[in-house]
Amino acid sequence: MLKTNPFLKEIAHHLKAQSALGGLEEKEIYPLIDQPPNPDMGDYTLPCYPLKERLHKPPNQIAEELAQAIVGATGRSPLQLVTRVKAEGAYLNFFVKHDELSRWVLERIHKEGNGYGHATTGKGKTVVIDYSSPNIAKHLAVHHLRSAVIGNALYRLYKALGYHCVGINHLGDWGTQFGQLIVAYKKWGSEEELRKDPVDALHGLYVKFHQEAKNDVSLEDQARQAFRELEEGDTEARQLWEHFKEVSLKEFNKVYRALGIKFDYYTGESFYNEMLNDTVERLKKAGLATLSEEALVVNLDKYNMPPCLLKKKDEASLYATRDVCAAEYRAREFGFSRMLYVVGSEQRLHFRQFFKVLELMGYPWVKDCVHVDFGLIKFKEGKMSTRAGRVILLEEVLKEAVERARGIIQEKNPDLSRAEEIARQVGIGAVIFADLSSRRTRDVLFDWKEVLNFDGETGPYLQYTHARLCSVMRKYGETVDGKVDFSLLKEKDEYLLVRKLESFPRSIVSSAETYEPVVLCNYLIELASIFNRYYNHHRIISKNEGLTSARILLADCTRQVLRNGLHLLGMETPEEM
RNA sequence: GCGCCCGUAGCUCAGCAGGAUAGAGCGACGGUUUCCUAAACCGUAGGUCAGAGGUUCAAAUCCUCUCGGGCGUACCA
Repeated sequence: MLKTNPFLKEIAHHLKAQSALGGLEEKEIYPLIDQPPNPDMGDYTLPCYPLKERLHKPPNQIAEELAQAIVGATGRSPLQLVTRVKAEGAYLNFFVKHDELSRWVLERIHKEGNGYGHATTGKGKTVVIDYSSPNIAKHLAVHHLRSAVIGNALYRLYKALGYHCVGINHLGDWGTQFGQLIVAYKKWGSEEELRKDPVDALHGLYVKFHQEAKNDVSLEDQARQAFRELEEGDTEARQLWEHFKEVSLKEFNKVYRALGIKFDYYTGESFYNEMLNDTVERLKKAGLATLSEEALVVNLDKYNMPPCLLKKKDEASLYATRDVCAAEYRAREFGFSRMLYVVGSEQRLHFRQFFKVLELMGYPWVKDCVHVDFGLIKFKEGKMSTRAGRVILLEEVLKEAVERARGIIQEKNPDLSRAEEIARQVGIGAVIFADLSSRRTRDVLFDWKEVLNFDGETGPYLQYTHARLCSVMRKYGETVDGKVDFSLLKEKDEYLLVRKLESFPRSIVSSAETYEPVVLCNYLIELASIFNRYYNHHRIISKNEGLTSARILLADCTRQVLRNGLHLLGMETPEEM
């Protein structure tokens, strides 16, 4: 509950003056006040159970006494904005003036427009967000979608809260696998194939390597050797690797562009190669890194974790080494107040280990590092795996979704201009929303039917509602006036809409703080469904001018909030569809 | 084996810093368009919130155990 809410302010202020409350401060009262589940019960409520201990009275009695004390014998509310105060069981319910509530909410949205919901909480603070971070030399598959889409939404959410955001695509462009690739390319690859469909060719080599390695154990050794050469700066290895990276990025960027996802940096794992030794030396000097089974590790027995591997027996670095190094670099470079790693939950242990190492190194900022984990995307047949060839390419999913949108447009709105662009916006929107609309930590089953469903609680539903609102505004044709007769908004759904619109800023804060875009998704679905119900039962534009102005303002505010919300999720908002 | 995560309607999922009667969507069945976009709306059917204990005035929500599923568990990332 925001303290700027004049209704709450009045209620809290008045409650404080009640001797029956035993001298509670206003700031203690705020968190106690809640919203009743059903608006018929009131607009705000004070559950009296928590006061039982303090006042040594049954909660029902507390509620009753407070109601009596405030309203008194007259039964009339002495407050400005509150019209009725009523005890109902252990709840003290407050009814406020709905026209004043509408005024307060709608005037603000009308005034703030695209900025409604934004805040300045994060002013002067930096949030580093590490997201997407795919391995190069492979296609982006559906299971790469989650990190990218969640990270992008968090980036936008934190930015809206006033934080300076740094988006980093920590590309998986270093490690033994590139040794494998180099070996495979030298043995079976050709420049010509690489030219035709570069990433496809590289992926083919990767798969072939793993097939062959089953029969020929020496291949793995050759790969390790090749990676070590790469790490030591061998020219030929370096050139090959750079080529692999270039063609991969070219393909990735096509997908990122389609999804509307951007990064401030593409500093992948290789970026830290030069700094690695320095980090390792410091770990050694601090007595943290020790040799075990020929490998350099940080022993974490004390913390009930397996050791954190820093260097293999052949001296080559590992991803934990590069993560420690990258974290140090980012702390130096950006001075973040928070750093988010949007990485799958299968890497939980890795993050616990590597955060522990940072802690042992004495970095106070480790407490600001968060592993924003998420569940796997699975098929009915099991986990997706590049090696097993059990993948669906992200490009393919996007293509199918856009095609589906195109088909629906052709069927429902064949005269739509810019149909191709809108099909793209809607198709992509469906995919993004489908991914964001379940809680992060749950595993999700990839189901074409779900992803390509455009009815019900989906991205297109939100976009459709937005387009419908835009259409109403076009039909209205005049500028929206913020000064209307708010007492004309008497319908229950109008009241529900106003309340919902009011809570948009809180929904953003909650979504950002819990790193759960689903909070905002649910909010928008609820908002859209209240509006659609309202729309189906009442006319916005009518002969009654006063009523029309009031309803148009309400509709326009709904349009505005839908638009702001969709943008925060990284979705586009077509004005017709 | 050990650690972490998950278990809510046939399916996919909300609700989980405890609060008033467990909610949506999909699928099924039935209905709504002389009127602002029917990608919408309304209705019907569908639940021992995995199970058992515990804490509490109050538990889907917190704690413990059991069962079921997933992931991880030293030289991959």
